[in-house]
Amino acid sequence: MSAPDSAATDRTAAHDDRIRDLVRDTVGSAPVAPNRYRSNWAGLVDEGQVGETLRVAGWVHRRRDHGGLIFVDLRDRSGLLQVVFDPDSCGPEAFAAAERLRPEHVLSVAGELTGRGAEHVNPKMTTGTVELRASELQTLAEAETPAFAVDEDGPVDELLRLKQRVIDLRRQRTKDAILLRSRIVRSIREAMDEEGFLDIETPYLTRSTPEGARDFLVPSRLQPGTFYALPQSPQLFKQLFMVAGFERYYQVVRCFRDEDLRADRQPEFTQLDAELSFVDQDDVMGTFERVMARAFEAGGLDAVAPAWERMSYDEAVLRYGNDRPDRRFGLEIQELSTALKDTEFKVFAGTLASGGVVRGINAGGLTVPRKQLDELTEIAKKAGAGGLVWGFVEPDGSWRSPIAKFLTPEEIEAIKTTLDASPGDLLLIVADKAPVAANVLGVLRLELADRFDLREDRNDVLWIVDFPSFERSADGQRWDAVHHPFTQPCAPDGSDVTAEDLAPGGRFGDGGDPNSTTYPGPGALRSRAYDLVVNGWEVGGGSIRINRVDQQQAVLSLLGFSAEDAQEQFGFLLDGLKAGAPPHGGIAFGIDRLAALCARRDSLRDVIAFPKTASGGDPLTGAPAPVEAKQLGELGIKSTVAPPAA
RNA sequence: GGGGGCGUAGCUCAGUUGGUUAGAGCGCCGGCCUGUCACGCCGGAGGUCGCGGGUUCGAGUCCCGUCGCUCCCGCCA
Repeated sequence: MSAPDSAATDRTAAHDDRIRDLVRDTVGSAPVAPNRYRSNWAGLVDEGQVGETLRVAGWVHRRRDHGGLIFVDLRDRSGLLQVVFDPDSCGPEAFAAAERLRPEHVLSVAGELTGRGAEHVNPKMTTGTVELRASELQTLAEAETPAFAVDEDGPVDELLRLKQRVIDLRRQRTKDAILLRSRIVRSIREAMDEEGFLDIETPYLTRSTPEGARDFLVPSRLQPGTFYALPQSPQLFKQLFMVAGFERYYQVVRCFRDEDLRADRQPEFTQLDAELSFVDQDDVMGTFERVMARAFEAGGLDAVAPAWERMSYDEAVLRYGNDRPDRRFGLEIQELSTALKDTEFKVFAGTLASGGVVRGINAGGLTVPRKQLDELTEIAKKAGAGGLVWGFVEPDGSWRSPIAKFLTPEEIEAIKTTLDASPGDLLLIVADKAPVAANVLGVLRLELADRFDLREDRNDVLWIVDFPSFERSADGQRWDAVHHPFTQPCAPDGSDVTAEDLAPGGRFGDGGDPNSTTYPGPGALRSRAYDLVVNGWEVGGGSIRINRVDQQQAVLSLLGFSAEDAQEQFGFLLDGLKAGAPPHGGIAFGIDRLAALCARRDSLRDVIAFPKTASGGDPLTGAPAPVEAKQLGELGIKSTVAPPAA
């Protein structure tokens, strides 16, 4: 087990080095304007400047005191430079001051840049061929000993890292992730500017809209009893920009959702949000293939140049079990229903008779002991399956499986053929309703990839398209929008649908028969929506919007809004559409996720300067915190819960 | 709301079947050291074993509760 672990560690270290090299240029285009503190970036001096008198400023990264000679590695944003304090060149006063230096003290040093000589070169340091021979030292500030070492990237308790975020942000690995993020955002802004987008701001204090995630609410003082909501996205505002005629809008904008956190979910997160007019789906996707290719390049994420592959939602769910496939490993899901259509094995036959499916994956020659098979079965059950069928293909081609005796040799042969099974392969099979079988096998697929470290060391980028427009709500009583209610639906063949088609009794109106070609109901509608998936992460998504008010009203009606409710909650959008809206569409990308992908971090907290913990708190500031009764009074607010004891 | 993991020195961790005074590395403090770069050598300080309760002659270790962090499910148009 140690071999793959150390290989993964080596890959991580190599990638960290790569990022460090990439982000050095975040200062490169801005030379220091010489002043009393410094004349140069410490990490960017080179042999060409040997003999020059320079001044650098920064923090004491490390100090090596040899008694009569002191070495200080001085750190600024650009990197490290070794400074040598020798009484012969700096004099006794500066030398005494250098003896008092401690890690993280802040200093400004002047001296002559000298070559190190072959025997003293440090190849591990970017500036390892030179050093600054100090002639003058100013200690600008002293520092308390940090709670953990700035000069090491080793593990530190994350709560402590967040409480002492200033110290953590000085550490190479933490700092590089933030610098890489900045580099990515800069490349995006440059690309968006070149594509003709306008950066226009939208309000953070807005109104709450139903559906979607829970809103963060802000009580109004001037209008007691009413509340603003922080935006989950600027969706409707950017559509109004299109109505207004700005044609190409973008914003790097904070969005808010009051839901439980995950490693890949923060309550406030940043999106590249954009909208374009007079475009169709291909226009939007093409534009953002160019923009994202720039962002990936800036982030050091090697991906095949655009245009990226496209896959339908249905195909993704069938082959990978979800709509954000990770294709860096095999284990694709196969349909076995046809091969087993005449089986007499009750579990499979019963599932097929009730409209379910039998699907399986070939886990290949993985060595999975019985204990792990039991664990996989538990995982399958937790994901919704009634059970998990497993089978080993023996060297003679026969099948070893708890259900082998219930299947005919022909059926076993058909399964082996469909799953392309060879001796030694482990086959996993699930029989259930199609969505359940897809989900279970998708979960198992990812579990196997985690357990056996199956992912190839490459990046996989693809678009998912042809989403369904609507799906039954969890309680089965309503239709919910899969993307959002402003997404333009289309017929299964991609053609336009009218408001009449969506109305009760229309082709795609409520009450249709999914099996009918003339009256299939809302479930048959596709949407002009698209998601960008990278390495199994959804990093962006968007759609062509509805630009005609009758169609928008029909969709809202289908979703269960009365005309009055629709006007009350979305009147400003509907009125906007009445003002003459161009065909338009847009997209949004999660900047935090992009940065985490490029930096290869598992958690968004690593690419956010001041993130929240899993319980939504900020250990640095102590937010959220109780407020004075007076503040609540001014807002007309009374808490029903006592604040937690301090 | 539910399930799993973690919590011992400033940091990272070890701590056996419940048994004497709870250890290591790094860091910190003091001393020595003119070519180190994770400098080296010598010496020293530093502990509410997250918190509360219980079992026991005896608890870092076992039990119950609680807090915090973390991963996942639910949730996230």
